[in-house]
Amino acid sequence: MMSAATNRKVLGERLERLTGDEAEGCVPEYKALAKKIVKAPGFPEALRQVKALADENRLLAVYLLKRRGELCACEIQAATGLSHATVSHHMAVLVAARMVDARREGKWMYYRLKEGREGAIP
Amino acid sequence: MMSAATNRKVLGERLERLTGDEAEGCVPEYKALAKKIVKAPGFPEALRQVKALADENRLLAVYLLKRRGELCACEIQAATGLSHATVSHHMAVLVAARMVDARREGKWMYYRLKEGREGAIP
DNA sequence: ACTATATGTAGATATGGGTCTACACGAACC
DNA sequence: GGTTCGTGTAGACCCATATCTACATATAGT
Repeated sequence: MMSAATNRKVLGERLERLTGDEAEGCVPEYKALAKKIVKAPGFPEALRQVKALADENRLLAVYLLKRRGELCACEIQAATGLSHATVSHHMAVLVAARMVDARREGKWMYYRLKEGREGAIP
Repeated sequence: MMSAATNRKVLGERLERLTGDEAEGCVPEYKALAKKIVKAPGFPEALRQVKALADENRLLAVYLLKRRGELCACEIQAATGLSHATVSHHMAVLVAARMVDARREGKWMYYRLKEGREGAIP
């Protein structure tokens, strides 16, 4: 790992070129910028969203919903070949990430894409 | 786990309502639809993309690049506080997912967002 | 009421992936 | 040429999480 002093020097030059500011203590400055981004309200929400989609079976479920509009849990189970417990878990993740709305009708749970979230689907 | 026969019956009714087709052997039909989606050319690409973004430090790096335009590896290291090895690994993942372009200049590696991929960033 | 069905929940397990240390490699500088 | 510096690679470690098997709950049908 490079020394902290060297790192500070290199980053100082970079930061100077970018911003024209003083190069003093630029490592904390980078950390501060990172902290600012991470603490922004949109960041945790966006992270949960992409994490929710970052699973093969969940992404498949989302594409199935996009195509069919609304599906019950057992249909997703049939499509994915997973156990019903795993499907329930995956759909809960998608609901928690506000990607999917769940609706109960008697014994059946129906899922559909949340309105206005199609843009988040690659 | 529910029996296959029961599942077939329920799914048959659902599929009948949706498509008006015969309900015979609908479980394989769901599996076939899933296979069609997964085997489509866009699916593995999309999955790699969301997986590349589904890490706190990688998403932070992407936002840093979005804001600063171009950064060298040691800047991302300073911002994230990770070891240089971990940063190298993360950036390789982003490059493999075609989210980031890498450019070597002497000792330094510069990274920037790939053109036209801002839309994929939540 | 009783049974079957559809789904949720809890706990156990296992696989994936994020992280680090250690080493390697090329480029710049003396 | 030797040294320092920035980065990549390899391997190990460890934690998050995807998955399953039970068990629980609620609804529908008889």
